[in-house]
Order: sequence, then C-alpha cells, then structure tokens
Amino acid sequence: MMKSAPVSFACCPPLLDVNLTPEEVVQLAALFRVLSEPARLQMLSLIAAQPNQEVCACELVESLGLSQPTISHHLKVMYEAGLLAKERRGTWIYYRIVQEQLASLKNLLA
Amino acid sequence: MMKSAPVSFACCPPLLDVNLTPEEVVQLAALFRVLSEPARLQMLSLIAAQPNQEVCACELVESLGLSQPTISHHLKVMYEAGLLAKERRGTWIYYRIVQEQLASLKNLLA
DNA sequence: AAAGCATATCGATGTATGTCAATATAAGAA
DNA sequence: TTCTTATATTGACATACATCGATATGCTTT
Repeated sequence: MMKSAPVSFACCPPLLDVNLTPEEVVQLAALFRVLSEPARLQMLSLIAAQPNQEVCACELVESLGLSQPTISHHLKVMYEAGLLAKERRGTWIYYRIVQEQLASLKNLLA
Repeated sequence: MMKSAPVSFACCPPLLDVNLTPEEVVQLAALFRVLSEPARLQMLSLIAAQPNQEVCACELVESLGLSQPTISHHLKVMYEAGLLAKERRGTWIYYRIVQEQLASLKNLLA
C-alpha cells in the first residue's frame, strides 16, 4: 500500500472550532489511532532524537524490547499513515519522520 | 474517577525532539487513544461549534446517531482524560472542552 | 412520596489490533 | 549459486474497547 497524503481539511481550519464532516472525523481519528500506541510513539521519539533524523529498522529492534515482526508491523502502520518515509540503502531500510503530517495535525489542534 | 491533570512533560519539550521516557509515552499514547475515536472527535467538534462552547449531554444524544449509554461512555472517557469539564445545572449536565489539555498536546507535536 | 426525565452503570457481544513464532522475500558477500 | 543478514508477511492468539439493552441513580415537580 502506498503512503497516504498529508491530512488536510479545507485549508487548515483549527480542529475543534469547526463542524467536521463524518469523513474528516474518521480520517483524523485514524491518524490519532496510529499515535495512540506507546511503542509507536517511542519509535517516533527515537527517530527524532537521532542526529541525522533517521534510523534503520534494525536499530529499533535493538532499542525497543519488541520482536522484529512487531517493529516491522508498526513501521508499516506509520508509513501507510503518512507519518514515516522510508529509503532503502543496500540491505538496510532507513525511516524518517514526515514533518508535514505532524505539522498539519498540530494545526488542527488549535 | 477524577479528571486527570493536563499532560506536561518537563516543561513543554517539543514532542518528538526529545527521548521520551516509557512512562511519558504511555501517558501520551493514552491521550491520543481518547482522540482516536470518530464519535469522540465528532462530539468535541460539536461542542466547539456551539456559541457558548458547551452542550448538555442530551443534545449529543440527539445529534449523533448513538445510544444514550454510548454517549455517556464517551463523555466519561474524555472527562477522565481531562479533555472535558462538566457542570451540573438542574437536571442537565453541561460539558465543555478543556482548552489547556488540547493546547499542551499541540505543543508536544512541535 | 410518586412520577417523569436526564444521566450513569452493568453485562454481554462483536470487532479491531498488538504481539509473537514461523516463514518468506530481498540484498549483499563468498 | 550458496550463505548470511535485514526486512516483510502470515497465521494464531489474547486483550482492549465500542456498542447496546436493561437497569440504576439523581434531580425536579407535583
């Protein structure tokens, strides 16, 4: 599945000052859902803490106490939500945070 | 259960630029979890759209297509998460959004 | 006190998903 | 090609929780 486009409702209406349509609400809720998992937040935090703003998947497996399939699953979920970008470099795959997605979410919380 | 205190980690470090502790991550994830339900977002949006910034529970039951127990459940969840304040006026109970909680969440998304 | 309406709780049920072991796929090295 | 390592997928399982009907609690009015 392809990475989804950044969330955008009309043009950045502050989240809760507007009557959101059911579709927008579902889309937004799905994004919050992705962020509602401690393991995923830990992963995001760990990526953001890197000097180069990226990690290879194997580092995450080492850092968190979770199995490799579980890490891979979370990476996929965040990638498909448009929160992560990935890039293959040889054997390794590096993930970085898509800032725009988080930024648009932030704008909606006005 | 009592309404929980606003989220605050140290003093507003931008969410993903810092290595969050497991405890902070769990607390933050729980808050996102509350926001990950379409029905709850719709309720928040509906409250924010009111001129007086509040609704009584019965209005929510009428507006959304959900049963009264379900609405009551969602209200409780958001209240306990510190996202809603409530005030009894006669037979009715009015809910309003706790802006600080949303604001601190927004700050963490820097 | 009794009745009527608003809200909360309880119990049950179905669905979603986090997790892992096992296995598959992919890329580089020998 | 074969081997090794990195990542992804599959299948199974357990847990969390949204939802509702039934019922309880609470407030106001008569």
